[in-house]
Amino acid sequence: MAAEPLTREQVLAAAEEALRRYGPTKMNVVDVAQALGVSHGSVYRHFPTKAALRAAVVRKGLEKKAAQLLPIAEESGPAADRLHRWLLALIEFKQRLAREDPELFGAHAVVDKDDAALVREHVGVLTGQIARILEDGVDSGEFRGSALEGSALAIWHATTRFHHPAHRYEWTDPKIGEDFERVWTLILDGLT
Amino acid sequence: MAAEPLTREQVLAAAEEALRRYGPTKMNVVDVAQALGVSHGSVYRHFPTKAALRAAVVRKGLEKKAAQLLPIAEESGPAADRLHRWLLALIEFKQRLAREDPELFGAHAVVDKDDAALVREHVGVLTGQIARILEDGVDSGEFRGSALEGSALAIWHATTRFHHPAHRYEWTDPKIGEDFERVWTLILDGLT
DNA sequence: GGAATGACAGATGTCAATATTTGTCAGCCG
DNA sequence: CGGCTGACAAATATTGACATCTGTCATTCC
Repeated sequence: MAAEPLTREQVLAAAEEALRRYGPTKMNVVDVAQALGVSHGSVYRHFPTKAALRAAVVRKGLEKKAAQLLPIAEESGPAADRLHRWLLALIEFKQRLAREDPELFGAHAVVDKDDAALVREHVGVLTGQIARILEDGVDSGEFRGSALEGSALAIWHATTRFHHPAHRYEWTDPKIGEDFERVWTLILDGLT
Repeated sequence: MAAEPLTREQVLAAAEEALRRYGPTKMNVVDVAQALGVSHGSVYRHFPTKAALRAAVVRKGLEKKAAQLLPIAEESGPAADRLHRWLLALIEFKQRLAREDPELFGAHAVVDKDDAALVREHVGVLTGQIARILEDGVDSGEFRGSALEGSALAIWHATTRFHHPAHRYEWTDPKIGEDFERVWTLILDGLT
């Protein structure tokens, strides 16, 4: 054919679509290939396994999320307010995905379970952003200056209930926002 | 028969044993009845459904846990230290159960999912104990005195990762203790 | 008459046969 | 050649016939 060769990006996009439509269990690589007008063998030219393909889609989503959050981490202005908004944005992102693309979110949950390296990396990126805000806060005298890296991780874990997929069923509880604000208050008191 | 009639307590004990042995999915009421030398119809004299029986066993376990923790909440002495020990005891209890009686712990997880009322009640009892420690801390001037009830809940939620069944697979991570201590530091800083 | 039984219908679970899907690779095609 | 195909074996999922379990209740027992 004179047509361009299949690219990794195309496969990724088709896989994302399939994942969104059918979810992590029903999505299969023959369908993905079909959507691209290609045999499934070709998909394996770009990704070694189905799990790798799924993980790549999820990784893309995580990177997108980190990119959305980064501006807040890099803003100037009161660190406390930024951290608050950053956490809210994080939670909003996850909870929106869970609500609007439950199948795709299911894929996130699956990868979360069996690709520890990817989640470690992602947690590293996000706690890095938290740490950045904390540093600013310490520099400006807003926060006390103890254990920056450790605090970032502590904040991450203390808010687990609000962003970890395992708790998605609790997110429909109308009190969830209130609960978060309580934890936020606790965290803020710990920082200032 | 001249023998004593079957008691609720006996059924509960047999059910606990069955649950421990076979887990929440394989345990069945015919076996429970058989262990008691009784027909399964008799079990239904004491519990309306299998789910209710399972929930009753779990409730008993939760009450036992709350009872074990209560002394720490009621001690006198430095509140910060007591709260720390209380949380460690809570976590230790859950993690030990998960390790040593995984089937029974599985029953806890199941009930957690579909008996919201029971977990609400249990969370209420435990946050009550936290609140008690907090009050002591405020009275002694150890803690600042803002929003006692709310703080108790906030502490509960901030430590979710360390006591919620959904996270049991993370408990084998050797860093889990370190992670908890980081969150504890954050909480403590927020209180003092 | 209060407690227990056991036969029963409907729900739920099991398991083995069957079908789909994954991942490989020798060969085709432009 | 580089990129793609499609036939294939092995792994995984689905189905449906069958077995077990749940929950009820008319009846029996002491």
